[in-house]
Amino acid sequence: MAAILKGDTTVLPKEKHLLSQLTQHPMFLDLKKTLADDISKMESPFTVLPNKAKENKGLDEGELLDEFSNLSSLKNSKVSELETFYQTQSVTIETQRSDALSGLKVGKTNFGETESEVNKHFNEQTHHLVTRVSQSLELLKSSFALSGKEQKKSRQLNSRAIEIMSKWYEKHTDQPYPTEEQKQKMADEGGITIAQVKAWFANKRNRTFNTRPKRQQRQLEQKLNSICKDMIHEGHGKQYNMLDNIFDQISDIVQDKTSSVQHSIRYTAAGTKLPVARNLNAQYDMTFYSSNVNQYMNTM
DNA sequence: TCATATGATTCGTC
DNA sequence: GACGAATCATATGA
Repeated sequence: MAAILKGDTTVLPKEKHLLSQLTQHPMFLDLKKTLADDISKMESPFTVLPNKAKENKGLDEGELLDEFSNLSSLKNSKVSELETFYQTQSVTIETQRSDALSGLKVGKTNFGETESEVNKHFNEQTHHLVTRVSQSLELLKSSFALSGKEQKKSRQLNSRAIEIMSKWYEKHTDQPYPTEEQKQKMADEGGITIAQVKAWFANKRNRTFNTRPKRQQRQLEQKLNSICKDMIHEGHGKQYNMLDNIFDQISDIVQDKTSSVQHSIRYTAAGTKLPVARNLNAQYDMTFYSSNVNQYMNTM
């Protein structure tokens, strides 16, 4: 057919009779033009291959190209490498096919004596390549699925993002709560998601004991310690026993802060609601504690 | 192998 | 919905 389209006269003898009959047909010129137009519109050289090999398993050429197209948004280097490999090998096969078909005209080719034999050989090559590449692609895709699950946890954020967020945090330790716009800006500049920024700051505040409840706790502890020490120093004799009791409890809390036991302690602004410690050993009579400590605080 | 650091997730509270 | 606390899962270094 290629010879017919090109007007090539060097066709094999056994095809000459058929060709002669075809060229005499009144519709031949129209048919020739239609075929030439269709072929020129083909996007891929693979789609014009006769006897295209296609088995039940694996992708065909078009499906494989679609897969590459679908995965291109991932910008994964392995996929890119595989796609480049596929394209290079495809071009090599088609170049060899073209050379072999040209060689047929002068009677020298290692891939068959006829055009169909040559095409059959290179179709098999192409099919083999497509099978190999599609299998590799499937393996890559399954590794993505696996890494996607694993990525749920604990992958180090990039150093630029860490640097940006750390600098911001250091500048704002007194109020380490970025606005939505600031979070988005840090996410954009650091190349991470806003959710990662939020999680990073939540972790940072929590692990540096700089959340609102923990800051409040710290401030209250300092204040109470200061009050009690001052009052003991000043010798409020009649309240000494009570102060001694309170001071012991405050010391327990302050010392326990350094232990591995983490308390969930919440205060109101006025300090009326006192610690609800999760450590059973650190539970006190907070009603007593609260009412008396507040009396001292009010004297400040 | 264990301790520690860290990103992510879950759950409860406001 | 944001935040805090707790917890999980993984990486890393001693």
